[in-house]
Amino acid sequence: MGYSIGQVAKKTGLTTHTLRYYEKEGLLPFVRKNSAGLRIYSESDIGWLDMIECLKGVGMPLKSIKQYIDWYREGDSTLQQRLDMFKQQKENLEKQMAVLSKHMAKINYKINLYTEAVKLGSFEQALENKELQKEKKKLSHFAA
Amino acid sequence: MGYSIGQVAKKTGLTTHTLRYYEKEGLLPFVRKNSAGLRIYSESDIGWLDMIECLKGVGMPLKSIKQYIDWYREGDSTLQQRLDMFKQQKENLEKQMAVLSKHMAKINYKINLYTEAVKLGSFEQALENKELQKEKKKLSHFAA
DNA sequence: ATTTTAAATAGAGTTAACTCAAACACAAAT
DNA sequence: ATTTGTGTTTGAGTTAACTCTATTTAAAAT
Repeated sequence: MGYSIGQVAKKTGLTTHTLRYYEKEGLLPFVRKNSAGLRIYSESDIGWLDMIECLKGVGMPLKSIKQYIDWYREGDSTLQQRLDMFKQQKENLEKQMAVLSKHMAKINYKINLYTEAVKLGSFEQALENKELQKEKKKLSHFAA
Repeated sequence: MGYSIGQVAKKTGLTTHTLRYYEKEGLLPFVRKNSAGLRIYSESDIGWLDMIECLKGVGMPLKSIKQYIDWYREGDSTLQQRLDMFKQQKENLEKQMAVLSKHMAKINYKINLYTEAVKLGSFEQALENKELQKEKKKLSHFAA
């Protein structure tokens, strides 16, 4: 019952260093230690790590993640703050996804352009392709 | 004809410091200077900045972006490398977007959970909601 | 019984990407 | 004529998030 730090490292893809670092930064305040002082991670600790990965993945700095964990520890008096935080992150995430879609369009254009360029052996000649010119126009400004 | 560094800073949201830093790092090798030594940015330089933002946005480090710019400067002998790079970035981007979708599902669950918790004034009671429990099960493991 | 392996702590070092400071230049505005 | 604003360079400083080192400890394998 419970995982060693090495097992958690394998499970999560983090290093043992990083796991101890997160703990030092206050992101894992629930991890227990056995009589020998070894960390024993519970399923719930794994759950917290999953949440941390999620929040990190949407761009939250570790400090803000710690803030959330501190709110959680404070109990029901911080429910509204936590809800607001998640709503904010949802907004951020939506913006991020919209930005990535735009990036995808640009990259798709570049792939088409370079595919043509490789075929013709010339970047300049690929730029003369009418279809590609049309496609490029849909991407606002954007040279190079 | 041409923008000052301050104008470009406003246009792009970068600082003048960052613009000079990018140049120092080799990301903007085409920027000209006038007789007084002042940088004059062309439309094409703005285009490069737009591309840099795109590549940065999909997670490429500045060093790799410089690599791409160096390939561009080498001319048609590097067309294949550049095509491969964009294909790679497209793959990365697709993975990233899939990851963000998962994060979005988790955050949506949290918003529902905390909305209920705020309504009831209790996190523990919100956890007892059957609908939320069903929703949570769809998110693989994931506690906290 | 000894060697290996996995863990612990404290604290130093690294990397990427800025960010700022100091000292100087020059053109436009008062 | 001088102040203001915007630019220049070099080089140092900052921040976040690790990442590593040294030393020590305890359990597991031979």
